[in-house]
Amino acid sequence: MKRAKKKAFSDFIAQKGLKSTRQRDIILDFFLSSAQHMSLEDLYLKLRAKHPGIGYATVYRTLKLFAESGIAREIQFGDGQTRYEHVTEGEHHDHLVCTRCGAIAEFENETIEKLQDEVAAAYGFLIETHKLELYGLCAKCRSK
Amino acid sequence: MKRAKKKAFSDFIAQKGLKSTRQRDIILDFFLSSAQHMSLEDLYLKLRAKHPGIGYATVYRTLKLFAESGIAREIQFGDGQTRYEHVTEGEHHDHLVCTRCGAIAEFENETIEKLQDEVAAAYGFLIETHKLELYGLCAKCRSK
DNA sequence: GGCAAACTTGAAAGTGATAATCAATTACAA
DNA sequence: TTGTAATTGATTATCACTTTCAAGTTTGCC
Repeated sequence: MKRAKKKAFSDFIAQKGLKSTRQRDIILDFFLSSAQHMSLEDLYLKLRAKHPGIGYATVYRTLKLFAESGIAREIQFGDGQTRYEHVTEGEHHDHLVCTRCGAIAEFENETIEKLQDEVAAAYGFLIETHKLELYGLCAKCRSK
Repeated sequence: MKRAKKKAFSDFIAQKGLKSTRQRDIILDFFLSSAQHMSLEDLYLKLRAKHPGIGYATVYRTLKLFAESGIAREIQFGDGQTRYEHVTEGEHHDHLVCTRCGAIAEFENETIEKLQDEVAAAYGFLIETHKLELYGLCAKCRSK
């Protein structure tokens, strides 16, 4: 899992004529072992605790590279923060976002995806990506 | 339609203890007869052509009021611009967004909505709103 | 109509997150 | 080792809002 992503990223780096650096290695390691849906700010602050020398701009640029290489995806939940999600090949999921506590759960539903394809077909539309988010109260917040 | 929304907005204004002004009337008229999914920038520039005296901040604040009153809704398609959609009571639709030309089409699908409810129920989640967008190429852009 | 209080307006300044700049540093092929 | 192209980190710029504030309007009340 982690191995595969490290390989995917180093392949990307090589193929683009970019370089392997200490900072990129550190940020990649950190990203791969961190939680889903961390924002740039989150990641930078936590990373800085262990590696004070790494600058904000470097983290920013490196996360963009992760997204470009396909091992991460940028997502927005409308709170003004770009978050980074781990991407596993061939897998797609959507989100349940708690508007009270901010918790994010993931789900997959093949039937919905199929219906989306039908809608697109009806419009002669070719889907590249989609975004489905359900906003509301999670079980914990509801019970309070 | 337009009548109903004007009434809805003036009721909102009255109920909130706000005032009826020339600017709000102009912006409301303009908004109600403009296209769906206009951004603040779009609306301001087009409006300014007819009414040079109206300031950006006023358009901004008034659109926020429209959203608060329920006659408009803010939506984001990931291009960094907040857009304003006309809201018709009891109606909900989702979007097809062309990544080439920016065209936006709307669709409704009750089966998808029902499946969303099922997903939410499985997680003990209470849906307040949802967001479903299909990104890709519209029929026109595909045929080129 | 005249007034005072409260709300609005428009211009300008402020914010917060993202993106670009640049001199100094580092990686890597030859 | 060396030349050169990429990278880094600090700083500055940008972008799209968002707020501030002095001057102008609206509205209820006499």
